[in-house]
Amino acid sequence: MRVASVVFASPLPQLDKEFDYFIPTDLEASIQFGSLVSVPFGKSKTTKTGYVVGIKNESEYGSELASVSSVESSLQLITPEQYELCKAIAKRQAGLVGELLSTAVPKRSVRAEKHFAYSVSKTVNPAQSSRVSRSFVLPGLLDVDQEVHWSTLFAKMAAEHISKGKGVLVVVPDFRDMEVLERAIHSSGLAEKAVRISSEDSLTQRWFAHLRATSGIPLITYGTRGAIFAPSANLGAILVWDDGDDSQIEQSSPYWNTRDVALSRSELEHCDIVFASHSPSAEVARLIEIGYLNYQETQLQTPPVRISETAERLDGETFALISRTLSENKPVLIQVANLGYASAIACLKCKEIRRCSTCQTALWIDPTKTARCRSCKQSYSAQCSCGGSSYRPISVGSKALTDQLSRSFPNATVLHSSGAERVTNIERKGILVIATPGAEPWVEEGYELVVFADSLNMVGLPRLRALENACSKWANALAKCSRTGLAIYVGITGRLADQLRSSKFMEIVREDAVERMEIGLPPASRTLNISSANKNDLSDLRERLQLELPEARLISETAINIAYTYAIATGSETAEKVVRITAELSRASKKRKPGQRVFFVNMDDNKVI
DNA sequence: AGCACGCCGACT
DNA sequence: GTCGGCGTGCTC
Repeated sequence: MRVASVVFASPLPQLDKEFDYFIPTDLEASIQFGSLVSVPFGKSKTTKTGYVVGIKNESEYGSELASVSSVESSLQLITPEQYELCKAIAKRQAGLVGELLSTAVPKRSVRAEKHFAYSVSKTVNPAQSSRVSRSFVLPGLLDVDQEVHWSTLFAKMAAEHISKGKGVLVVVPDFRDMEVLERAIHSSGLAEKAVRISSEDSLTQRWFAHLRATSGIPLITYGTRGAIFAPSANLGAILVWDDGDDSQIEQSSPYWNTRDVALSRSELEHCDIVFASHSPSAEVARLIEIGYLNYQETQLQTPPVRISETAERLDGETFALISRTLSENKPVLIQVANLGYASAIACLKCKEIRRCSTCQTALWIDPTKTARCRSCKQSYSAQCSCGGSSYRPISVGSKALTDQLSRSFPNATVLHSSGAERVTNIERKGILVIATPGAEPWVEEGYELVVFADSLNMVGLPRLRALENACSKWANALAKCSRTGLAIYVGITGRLADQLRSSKFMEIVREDAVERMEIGLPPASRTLNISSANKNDLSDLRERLQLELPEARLISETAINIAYTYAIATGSETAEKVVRITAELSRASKKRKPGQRVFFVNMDDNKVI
């Protein structure tokens, strides 16, 4: 009898391996790689479902095998390429294949499957061309320049691969970029060849899209970060828009990010890879620096820039410019770093910064004017523990500025836009938009005036990536400027001001990255962050890591976490050691509830420093 | 999920 | 020396 290797989409470490089962002869015809099967498991009376990831003549397992109970779906629900990718990423991120399977294969909808009309074509992939191109493209900065717009470039590249019978994978940060990309795909006449993988679609839609993507026909598979794991027949290229955006990082274990998965996948499937953004991430800057990525600049038309060196948020001249532009019935955009009314508050009576009583995180005033903890979301009354009932805002947020400017410009339409509002576009007239980074609405022909009200605060943050992140946020908002528009940075001086005058984001980020690399910080290295609720477990871990990972550099330590940097080249050995050590210590740990993790391992934490 | 195994304390 | 309670590990 033939043997099937089965994997389970489970986050339990004990189940993170392949289990072999006999295939009853009557089921053999309905089982292929990627089929979903039910199998007996342990002493349980109910069966477990898992994917077939191998069919062989015999098993290496020492004792007697059980048999597959039934076939749930004989379609190829996961491709061999997807499985190899999951294994590679799990290994590198010190995580489990089981955790990634649910990203690679969405939740099943039996109804959608019944109506699935595509015949599965088992096309034999043509011989791989040995020439693979890897590049970073800095597209036209202004969105109004359709010819050099990133979505136009992506649609062109996709069309080229499709015409050669190759599949294309496109990943963008969020729904706004999805809309833009979709428009470009549709106007290039590629809609029939495209399939969307989005967590915002219904279960049925997602499952149908997944089945279409596994059907063996080369397609343009596009979506948000999870789409990097999507099936794609005869993959010719992976296109990633804005790899440095925060939403390109998965926030749950094993904490992968689109860029690194895309790089692994392009190596595994020998396909082209293209990164594009208005301002590069430090990691992309490094890959260009070491010659891995080829840098392609499209001709740039940059808007005129004015630098206001005052520390004031809106100086007199900026204020006058806003007023004039609005009176000319043209749109104005103000980018503000923080959401809500205040990013922190100090009690007027005791002068202390108010903090959450459980986690000690500074409280902020959210868009509903409620004092709230940023990390555990709990709301607090206006009253401080000292009895004081009034506070002073530390940094004024987007809502406060919106209220303030509504009073200053009583005749203008003042609009607030943040991640919550989902304003994607506005009419072209005298509207004043106050937006948080990434939530700037699109307007035809672009804004006549773009003001970066918090420039100084953004670069002044005590974070490794402050400058890189600021550049990305500015560049993306600058893209919404009109051809005749003006951009104003408030509070910037010196060399950075000179570079910003000509929108030299590539140069700014490259210099910043090189400087960091010289002292061994990311992007020359990656950050390993391990957290644990138990102090003793964490100190045991610290000891073991000091012994067995002497090359890793301790960079931060608190009661609940410990962080190191490690050289990128040592990544796989580091991950292997971390897996072994945390597994041993988890087993030895006294205080632990069943099924609960002792350690949370993030092999690439870009927030900790 | 549910069973076997083994370590340890209580009792004969 | 034996019984049994329960925490731990394994399941192809």
